[in-house]
Amino acid sequence: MDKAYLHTQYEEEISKLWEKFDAFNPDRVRVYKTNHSPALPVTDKTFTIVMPPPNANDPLHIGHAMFVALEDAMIRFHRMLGDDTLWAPGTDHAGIETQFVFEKKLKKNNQSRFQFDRETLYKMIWDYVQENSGIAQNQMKKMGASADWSRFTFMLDPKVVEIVLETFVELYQKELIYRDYRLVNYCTKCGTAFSELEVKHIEQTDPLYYIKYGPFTIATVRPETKFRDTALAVNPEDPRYKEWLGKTLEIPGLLGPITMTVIADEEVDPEFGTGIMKVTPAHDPHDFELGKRYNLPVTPIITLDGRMDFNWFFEKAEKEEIDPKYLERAHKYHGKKVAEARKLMVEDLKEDGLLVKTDEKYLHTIGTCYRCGTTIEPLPLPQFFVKVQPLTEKVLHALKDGDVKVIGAGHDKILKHWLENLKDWNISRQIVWGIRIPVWYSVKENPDLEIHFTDNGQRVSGKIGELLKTYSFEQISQTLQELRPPMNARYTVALQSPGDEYLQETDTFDTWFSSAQWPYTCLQSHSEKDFERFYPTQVMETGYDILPFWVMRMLMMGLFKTQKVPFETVYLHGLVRDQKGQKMSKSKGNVINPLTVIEQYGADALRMALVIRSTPGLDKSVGDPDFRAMRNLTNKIWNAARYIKEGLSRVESDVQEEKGLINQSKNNEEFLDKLRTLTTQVTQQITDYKLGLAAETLHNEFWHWFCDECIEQTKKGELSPEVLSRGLVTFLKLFHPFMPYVTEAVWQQLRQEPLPWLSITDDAECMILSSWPTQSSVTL
RNA sequence: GCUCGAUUAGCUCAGUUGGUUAGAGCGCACGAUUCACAUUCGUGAGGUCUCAGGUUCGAGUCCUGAAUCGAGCACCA
Repeated sequence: MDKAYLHTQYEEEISKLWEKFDAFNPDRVRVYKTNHSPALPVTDKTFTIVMPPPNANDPLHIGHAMFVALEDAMIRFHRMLGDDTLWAPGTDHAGIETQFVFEKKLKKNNQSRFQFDRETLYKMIWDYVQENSGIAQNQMKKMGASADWSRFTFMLDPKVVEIVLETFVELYQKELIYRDYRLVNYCTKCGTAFSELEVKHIEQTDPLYYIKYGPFTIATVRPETKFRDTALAVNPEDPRYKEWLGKTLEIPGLLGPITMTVIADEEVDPEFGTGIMKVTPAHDPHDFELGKRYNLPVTPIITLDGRMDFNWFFEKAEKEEIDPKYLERAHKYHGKKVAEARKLMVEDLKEDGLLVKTDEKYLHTIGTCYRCGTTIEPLPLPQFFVKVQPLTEKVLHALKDGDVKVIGAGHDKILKHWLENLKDWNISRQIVWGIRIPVWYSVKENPDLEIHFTDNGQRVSGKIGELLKTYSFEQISQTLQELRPPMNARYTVALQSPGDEYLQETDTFDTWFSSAQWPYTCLQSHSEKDFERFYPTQVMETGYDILPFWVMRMLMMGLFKTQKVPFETVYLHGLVRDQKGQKMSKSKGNVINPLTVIEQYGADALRMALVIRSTPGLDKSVGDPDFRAMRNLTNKIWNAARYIKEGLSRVESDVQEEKGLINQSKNNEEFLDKLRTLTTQVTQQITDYKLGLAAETLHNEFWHWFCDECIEQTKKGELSPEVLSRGLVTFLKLFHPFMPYVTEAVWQQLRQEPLPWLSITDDAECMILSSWPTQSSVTL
C-alpha cells in the first residue's frame, strides 16, 4: 500500500467498481445480496429519497455538495442495513431562472425573445438545456452520489408533464382552480407575475408627497397613479370628514378635474398622514380590496413593461374638449417609466401649486422581485389560482398527527405559520420555458382575445377577431407568442384541444407547481411499480430556504393527489457559509467550488467537512482548514489499515514472547465491548438523523481511541491483532456512509490477500454492498 | 409589530432523554520522531457555557425574564 492515501488515484476507479456491480440500483442490490454466500442481510423495509432536482443548466455549488453528502450518507446507511434502498435522481427545468439566463445569451447576440414565436423559443431553450444537462449529473457522480442513475428523471420528461397536466385538470374538476382578475405581483423586468412567495419585502426611504386634493390634502408615495383614482376614503368615525361622506366632488388635478366620491371605511387609519386616502384599485392591493367592497372600477395606468399609459386620456380627448396644456402633459408622461414619470409629475404639481409639502425621509416597506430586485408592480391581470385552504388544512392535520416530521431548528413552526396564513397560489407565469397551462380558448367565441404573434420575425399584436381577416388561423397559431385573454374570455380545461380553431393558453405553470409533484411524478415517470414500491418516501432532505416554496407545496400536492404524505421526515440543512461565517457570494469572492475541493482534497474530505458537526436547520461554516483536516482523516484511515495489513506481523514476532500477553484477553474483551457500544451509539445517532454528531463521534473515537490508544497497545502486545482488525473493519463500515471512497479503497486493499488475523472473504466484494455492523457482528 | 432561532475556548462550531474533572477542528506554546501516518505523536495554555432569577440531590442542558445577533412574516395611503 502507498504511504499516503492519494484520492486522485482511487476515486475514479472506485466509482467504476460501484458501477460494475450496479450497486446504486435497488433491483440489482437485492439480487446480489440474496445470491451472495452466505447471504447478506435483506430487510422488508424500503428506504427512498427523491433527490431535490438541481437546475439542469447550472453547475453545482457547495449547497448541492451538502445535500449529496447528507442524502448519500442516509442512503448508504440504509443500503447496508439491507433495506430496499432507492435514491431517485433528476433535474429541474427551473422555468424563470433558465429563461432569464437564456435571454441574457440572446441579448449578447443582439437578439430578443420577441423575435421568436413561442414554439421556436421553447425549442431553443430546450436545446440549450440539453447541452448542459450532463454537467450536474457528472458532478454529483464525482461527489460519490450513489443515486440510481438508471432512474434519472427530467422535470419536462413527457410522462412527468402528463401527470402534472392531469393534476391541474383534477384540481379544476374539484373546483380548486379558478381564473380571476386581480392584482398580481408583477415584475416588469422579468416580464411575469409571481406568487406571494417570490416577493421580497425590503425597507426603503422614499419621499412622501402631501398633495392638495380639492378641499383635502392627501399623502402618497405614488403620485403617478393619482390620475386613475376612483374614490377618496376616510374613517367613518373621523369628525374632520363627516360632512363630506358620500359626497361627490370635482378634484382639480394635473390633467384637469377628476370626479370622486368620499367613502367611509373602517380600515382607514385617521392617525396616518392626513387621515384621508385616495383609492387606486388598479395599482394597490389594499385599494383593490376596498374597490371590490364598494364596487369601484379598476382603471390601470401602468403597463406590463412598467410604463405609463395615457391612451385612455387620448381617447377621452377625442370625444371632449381638453385643455391643450393637459394634453401636452399627458403626452409628456406617456410611455415613460414609472420612476421617471413620477419626477415629471412632482415638478408639475409644484408648478400648479398642488404640492403642499414633501416628507423626504419616509421609511416604508416595498415588495421587490426576489431574483432581480426590481420593485414589484401590483398589476391587474387575469390569472389561474389554486385555492389553497383545502390543501393546507390537510397538511396541518398531517403535521398534527405526526404523519410527517420536520427536523430543523424550529422550522416546523415556520412551516405551520405559512400554512395558516397562505394566500391562494397564482400559478400563471408569462414565460415560455415551462409546462403550458392546459386551457383552451375558442377563437370564434372570443373575438376579443388579444394576441401577439410573429410575421416574418416581426411582432404583430391585436384582437384575434380583427387579425383573422388578414391572417389565417394556422399562421397565427403556429407563430403565436402570447395570448392576453380578457377576464370574461370563455375557456375549456382539457388535456387536448377540444376542437378546431382553439388556441391554447400561452402562460406556463409556476416552476413550483411541477416541483410540488416531484415525489410522485419522479417515481411514476419510470413505472407504476416503482411508485407502488417506493412511495411514500422516507426522507425529504433539502435546504430550509425553500421550505415554503417547495416542501410545503409538495405536502399539499402529495396529500391531494395520493392521499398520503409524500415523505415521512423532512430533514432541513442550513446554508453553507465561509470560514468566517459569512454568506457566500460572487461579489464577496468567497464562493467555494465543490469541484475544486474534490480535486485538492478529495470527495471524502469535502463530504465529511460538510457533515461533521452540522446541525439540521442551522447554517454551517466551512473553509480550507476544515477540508484539510478531513483530508488528513482519510489518510489516517488509510494508514491505520496499512499498519494492520503490513505492520502487524513485524510487531507480532517482536513482542509476543517476552510480554507474556497476560492482559491481552482482558483488553480484548474491553475493546470489543467498547466497539459494540460505539456501533450501537453511531447507529442510533444516524437513525435519529443526528448525522453531524455521528460523524463527530466516529472521528474522535477513531482517531483518539482506536489509533492513539489501541494501535499503540498492539505494539506492546497488549491487544491482539485479530481484535484490532475487527475494530478496523467495524470503523470502515461505520465510516462508509460519510467517506465512501477511502473506506472502499481500503476494503479493496484488505481483500487482495488473506491475512492470518483478518478474514473478510465471507463479506461482500464491495464495501457499499456489505452489511452494517451490529452488536452480534462485532465479535471474533 | 408578530413568530422562530442563536449566544459554549482566540476563530468556526459539537455537546446524544439533566449526571463525574465541558469537547473537536483550526490557531497558539513547548517537546518528540528513522518503529502505520510530518497529511504524525506527546505535553500544555486557553471556558464565571450572554446576563438575572427559578425548578432539582444535581443545570451548558428544563422553566421565567432581559440583552445582543440573525431569520421568517406583517406592516397601513
